Order: sequence, then C-alpha cells, then structure tokens
Amino acid sequence: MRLSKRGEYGLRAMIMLAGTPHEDASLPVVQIKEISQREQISIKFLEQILLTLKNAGLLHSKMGVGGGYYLARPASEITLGQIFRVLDGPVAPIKCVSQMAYEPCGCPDEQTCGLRLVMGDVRNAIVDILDHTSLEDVAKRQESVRQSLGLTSQ
Amino acid sequence: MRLSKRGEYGLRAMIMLAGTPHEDASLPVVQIKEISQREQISIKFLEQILLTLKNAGLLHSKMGVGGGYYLARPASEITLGQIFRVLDGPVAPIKCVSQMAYEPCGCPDEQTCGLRLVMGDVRNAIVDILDHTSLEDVAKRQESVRQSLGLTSQ
DNA sequence: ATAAAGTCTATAATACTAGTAGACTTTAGT
DNA sequence: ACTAAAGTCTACTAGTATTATAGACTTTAT
Repeated sequence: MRLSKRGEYGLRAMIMLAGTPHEDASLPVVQIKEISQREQISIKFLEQILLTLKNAGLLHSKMGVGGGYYLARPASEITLGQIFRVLDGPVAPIKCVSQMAYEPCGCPDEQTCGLRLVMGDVRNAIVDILDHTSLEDVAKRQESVRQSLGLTSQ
Repeated sequence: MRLSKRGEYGLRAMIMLAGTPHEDASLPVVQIKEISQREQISIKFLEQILLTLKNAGLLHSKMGVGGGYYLARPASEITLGQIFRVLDGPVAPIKCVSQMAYEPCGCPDEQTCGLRLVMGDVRNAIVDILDHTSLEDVAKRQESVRQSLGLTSQ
C-alpha cells in the first residue's frame, strides 16, 4: 500500500502550486527550479514528473525566459485522485476491484471471493478520500494547521 | 496502492482456512497441496508464504504424515491487518504516517505538510477496515454472498 | 544573439516481485 | 528400522519497477 516517490513528489509539487498565491498576477508561473528547492526534490526527477502531469492535462506551462508551470484548472477542480492516477496508476489495491483497470485476479470464484469483497471496501475508502479532496482543500487545511501553530503564511 | 501477489495469496489461504469447517475434528489440518489446488496458487510459492505466516505466529503446523496447517488462533481473533503486515509490510501509504514503521519522508516541514495530513486520513481509513475485519468476518460475509446467490456451501 | 526556461529520450543502478529448485527435517505407519 | 508424506529452510533467477541522472533539443523574452 505504498505511494511511490514519483507520486509523493508530484502531489507535493501540485499542492505547493495550489498554495502559492499569485499576488503578483503578472507572474502566475513557478519554475521547476523553485519547486525543486522549496520541496527538496531532485530537479531532473521533478522535471519528468511535471512533464507527465502536463501531458496528462493537469498542468500548463510556459516556455522560455520567465516561463514555468501553473495549474491547468482552479485548485478546487483538481483532485488528489486525478494526480495520483497519473503518476502511480490505479488506486485499487488489487486489479479485480479496479474501476479504471479491471482485470481478473485469478481466484477460483471471483463472485464469492472474500478478499475481493474486503478489498473493494478498501478501494472505496481510498477513492472517497482522494477523489473528494481537491488541491484547494489541501491548501486550506495546510493553512489552518499553520495558523493553529501560530505561524505566518508561507 | 497495490497488494502484492504474496499478500493476495497469503490472505486467500488464510481466508480459506477460516472458511474450512473441521467437521472431521480429528483432522483439523489442511495441506499445502490442497490449498494450492483449491486456490490455484503455485505450490512452491505458497510454501514460502505459509512458512512466513507460521513464523509470524499466525499459523501453526504439524509435520510428517497427516500433517498440514491450521490457524494459530480462532478465526475471530486474526485480522486481515495482521496478515497483511506480515506479508506486505506497513499499511501506511507513506512512511511519515506509519505507526509501525515511521520515518521522515523528506518534506521541508512535516508538521504542516498537506500531503501528510491527507495520507494520514488514507492510512486511518485502510487500517479501520483491515484491523477491524477478522477472518471470521470474511468467512461469514463470503457465506452470506453464497447464500444470496443460491449456492450451497463449499 | 543569448540566456532562461521547459521538452524529450535514453541510460543506469538498485531493489522488488514472483517465482523455482533442491536439500533437509519430522512424523505415522509398517 | 524403513519408508513415504508432509512441512522447513535457503539460495537462486528472470523480469520488472523505481529512482533517479545525462544530455541534446526547442521555445521565448530581452
């Protein structure tokens, strides 16, 4: 039940982008280098990850001087589930309960397989969280933790 | 978020053992070979898995002629979480929210890390299911599905 | 032009997965 | 005692996934 480093880094980067208010609206983009430094992620590895997210339509980018990345949609419309699936594949712990990538798992009778029933519950519990938590939700929650700790934003 | 084949096979085998009523109380053990055939699992691979579960104290065995495996405790006292952890390690999707195997994950500030907050929820949701579902629960649920399908037991 | 920035593909080291193999030990029955 | 049935234990292997690193390329502002 593990989130890969790819998934972790990608999610952290997206959350950071959601939590970075563009006070300076003329510079809505953030560079790979800055994300890499602030989140402590290898820049070359992060490049790949952001590119994948871009090709999946979750990020937009601007090339050339003054370029960088920005969310393809409002933070409220991007869920952690979408990001997760792009980077780490299906959420289901076992293929026979996957909605996105169903495949029989090889048990003698899938219809009455007890493991499948339970893993279906697990899948639903995970999906409930990941597909109903947007980047905005995370950014807000983060902010509220910061305030309850008496820290200033950023 | 994937259950390995090891984990899948081990859980299936344990569920099978829990669902096999020892009507013939003089023969409470089931042989590897039989589990392998009924669950369609490579016998050599299954050997390893059952041995691991035995060494973890979840199974007992009897060697020699007429030997085999049986649950170390009543099915109601063995949870899927216990089995899972033996075969697939910690349940938490990321180390920084693991109770059993905590490790910092490398984010700049763990206390306010939004990803960590959400993954903590995911961990709790999974643990809620796996640690509160016993082998007996699964066997009963399986049986009730069988009946609702109009099948006879076994 | 040039430098800043993203794009894309290839490669590599390491670890993990899903087995397979085979020699060994224990035990029941004769 | 012998034998066959059954679990025990360790090593090995082929394939795949993970976590990067490298470098050449393209786009764009100035």
